[in-house]
Amino acid sequence: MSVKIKDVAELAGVSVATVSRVLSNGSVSAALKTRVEEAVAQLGYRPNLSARRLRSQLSQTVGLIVSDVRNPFFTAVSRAVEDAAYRAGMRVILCNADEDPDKEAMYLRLMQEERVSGVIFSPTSVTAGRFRPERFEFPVVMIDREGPPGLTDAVVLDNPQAGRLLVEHLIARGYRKIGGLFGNVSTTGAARRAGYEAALAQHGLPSSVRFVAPSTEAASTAVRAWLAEPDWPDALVVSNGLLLLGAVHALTEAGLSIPGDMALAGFDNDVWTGLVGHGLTVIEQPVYDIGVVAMEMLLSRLENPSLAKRKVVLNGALLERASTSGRGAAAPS
Amino acid sequence: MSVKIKDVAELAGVSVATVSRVLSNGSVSAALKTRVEEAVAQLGYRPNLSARRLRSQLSQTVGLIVSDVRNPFFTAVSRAVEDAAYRAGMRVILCNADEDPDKEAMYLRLMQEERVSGVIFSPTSVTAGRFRPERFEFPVVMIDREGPPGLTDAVVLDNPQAGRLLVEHLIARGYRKIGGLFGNVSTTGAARRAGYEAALAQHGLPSSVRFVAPSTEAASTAVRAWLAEPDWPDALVVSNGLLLLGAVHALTEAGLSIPGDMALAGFDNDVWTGLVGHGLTVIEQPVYDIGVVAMEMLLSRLENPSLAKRKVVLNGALLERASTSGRGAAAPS
DNA sequence: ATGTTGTTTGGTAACGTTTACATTCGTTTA
DNA sequence: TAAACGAATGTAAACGTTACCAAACAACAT
Repeated sequence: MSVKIKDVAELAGVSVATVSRVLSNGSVSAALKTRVEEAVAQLGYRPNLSARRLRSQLSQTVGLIVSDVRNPFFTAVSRAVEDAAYRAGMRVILCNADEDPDKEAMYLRLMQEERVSGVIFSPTSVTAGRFRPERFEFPVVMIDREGPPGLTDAVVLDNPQAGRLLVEHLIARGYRKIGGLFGNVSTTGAARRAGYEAALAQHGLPSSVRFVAPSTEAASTAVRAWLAEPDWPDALVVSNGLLLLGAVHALTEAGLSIPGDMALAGFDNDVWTGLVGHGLTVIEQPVYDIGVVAMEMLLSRLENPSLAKRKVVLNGALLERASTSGRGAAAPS
Repeated sequence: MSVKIKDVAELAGVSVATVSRVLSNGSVSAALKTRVEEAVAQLGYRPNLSARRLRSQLSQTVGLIVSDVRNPFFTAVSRAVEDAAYRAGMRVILCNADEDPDKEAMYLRLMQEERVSGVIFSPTSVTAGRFRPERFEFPVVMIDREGPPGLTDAVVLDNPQAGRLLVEHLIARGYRKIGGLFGNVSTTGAARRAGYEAALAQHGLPSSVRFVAPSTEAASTAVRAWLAEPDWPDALVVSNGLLLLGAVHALTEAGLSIPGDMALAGFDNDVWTGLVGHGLTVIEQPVYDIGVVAMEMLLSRLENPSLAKRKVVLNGALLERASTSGRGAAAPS
């Protein structure tokens, strides 16, 4: 079929071992080296990575398991992981688990079959809760969401702090009845809620939260229901970009103005958040950095497996925009 | 290291061939089959895909080369390709070539090394123009953009028709000075422009086009420059979602209203297009279908390599929204 | 000269599968 | 009853690499 190392060896008049050494920068004389390289060029030889992987027991491949690449957060992370991986001479296998624990388990098995070097994983809370890293032969770095504390590396946003930041901002702008809409499937929603609650409690304000499935539709349904109730919040904190979009849909459908009828603040600086009205106030996550850092952590763990597990916590930036422009002067507390 | 077929064979008291046959549904008696399956379960055996690929000469892997997954069009296509691939028991290797012919060549080489079964590719016009399918050992399906006619399979939008559709729509709404903004790097921009020109010519109206690099920034710069000139168009047709966003940025920065000061129509029904003002008129592409069809074409080509090359042309749907609501009654032509 | 070292090179056994071929055994057919 | 067949199983040779080991050879110190 295609040209193999043996063909190159014959044309160059050397042994296959020598060709292999030329290809992997082993010690070989300059004369032979050029002869081999010419033969490679002439035949258009390309190494067979399956054979290489089998023999060397190095897959040079990492798995990336997210819920859905169509979520802009994961899109950006994926791109970052891929850039970093290719830079390190590695391949990425992308898996969309759709927030489904069964699919997550299935993909983890697949990663085992691929004998990947490692996995970068954003698990549902179900999987996160019962995750046993020792059952896998590869290291795992959690992203966005945490696994069991201390058992795997992780890179996450400072979610409680970010939740607090949004609430403090809303309070400073004069809002007092601040609702919260959170995803019910990941640890991220819970962590953001904790920050939200803490900030409200500190100011002696009541909280009012709803949990929904992680989809735009679920969020708009929930907000629609909320609006049908006698008294809704002045302002809403929404736990991620998908849900935020659902909230916007529900509000605009109902003919309500943002922030006139209800202020809105959320997570993820997706392109569209700048285009709603005069912009939505959001916490911008360092999406690309999250991917790059995750890949770096994985590589360093591969180099040094005995390292203590690390958790990298990154900070989000508050982008203040028109959706929280305030209701007159802030009332004195 | 990890458990291999030999271990399973020993535990079950059969030969490795029998184990292999159980795993690949070969003919083996029910008694042995269950004994093997028990051994597999007990040992937690997982096949080594590198070894399997090497021996069987089947990589069960396809390459997907796009410019950037962060472009929502390619995000959706990627997700579709991955779904279809996993359904067919195949893996996907995703490559971001950033509209760079050198990177494209590099990734095509990599695909060769991976011995992929096939590649789904959205090439720049440079690579498309000089692409020689016979130089690769795998079939290639072009998506979104066409390669040399008749040399590879392809699935594309009916771009000229879509361009025409937008122009006809604008004319019907009373616009007469209709400008066009197109990407300068793919065949897609050229094809959409052709439809745009044809429709204008048919109505005896003048055309006015600009070509820009495929980025939001390039588009907004171009539109800004355009606005600085003495007379700009009533309406703008914009060749894809990235550029459309740039146009929106330029117009809102300049404090112009859409469609009051300038109407806007474009391609790609990205989430944000519904949120600008009361919505942007766009051609919605069947993004998911494009990915699924591309994968299906690839699979059928793998089954039957001698099939004549096919080009599947899909239609876009015009979503009429407020950005082209018209300037009073249409003037009689 | 001779032994000692070090650096290139070649031969070949793995790596974990699949698969062509040989073997065995039970069943049918003349 | 023997010959002929077919199904189930085992044996061993690939697949294309890498890496271990030994051989060859040059350079150097004795």
